[in-house]
Amino acid sequence: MDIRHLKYFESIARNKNFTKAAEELFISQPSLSNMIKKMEENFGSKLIERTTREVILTEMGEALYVHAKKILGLYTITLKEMEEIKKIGKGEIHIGII
Amino acid sequence: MDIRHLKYFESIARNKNFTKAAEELFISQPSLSNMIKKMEENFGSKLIERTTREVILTEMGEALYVHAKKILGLYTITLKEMEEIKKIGKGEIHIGII
DNA sequence: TAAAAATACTCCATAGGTATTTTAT
DNA sequence: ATAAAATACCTATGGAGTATTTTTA
Repeated sequence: MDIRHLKYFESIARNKNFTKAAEELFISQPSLSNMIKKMEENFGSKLIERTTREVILTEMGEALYVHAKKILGLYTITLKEMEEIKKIGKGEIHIGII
Repeated sequence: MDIRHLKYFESIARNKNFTKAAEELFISQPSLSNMIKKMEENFGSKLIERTTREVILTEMGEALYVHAKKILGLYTITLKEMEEIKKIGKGEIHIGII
């Protein structure tokens, strides 16, 4: 499972629409469709019920959505924190002398 | 970033040894070495200082380690919860009648 | 000098694309 | 009839492997 996949799923769940999500994510609709299909194969069950008018999360989909948001939040914080360290610390050990 | 990569990094950080981690993860030592190299390229800086005797995390590595553990924990919970739903709910809506 | 990590390749799986078809309202 | 998702196919990237070399305590 790639964190990118969680982003994809979150975008669909939020937009309730594959095409809109694909635009938001800057990937093609078929690629997004395939990604979700593969996620569903990996999890061994449907995450999303789709018709041409509606996109509805299954019970498992809802569970994943809740957790995906948390994981994505944590990952964003991680990146931000690492970026801070890169700017300030540059990965080196700093010994302060007053 | 794949969650698998966080697992790899976590294993190295915990074992303080690439070879041991590779064994634990059931992948080859060179593959693991390459994965970390690519992670470091993606983050744009070293995560681990390695000599033949020591594996030491950089400041960024330490930050990633802390967060990786949290994310991996969350992901494990996610999988467990989804497995529960699959067993019980089978993705369908259940209405209880007493 | 010996144990551990890095490098150099090879191979295959899969993420992503474009073109098109199917489906449901 | 139309808008949205699915399917079919192709390509390229990169994850994983084996064999080997480099490094440092």
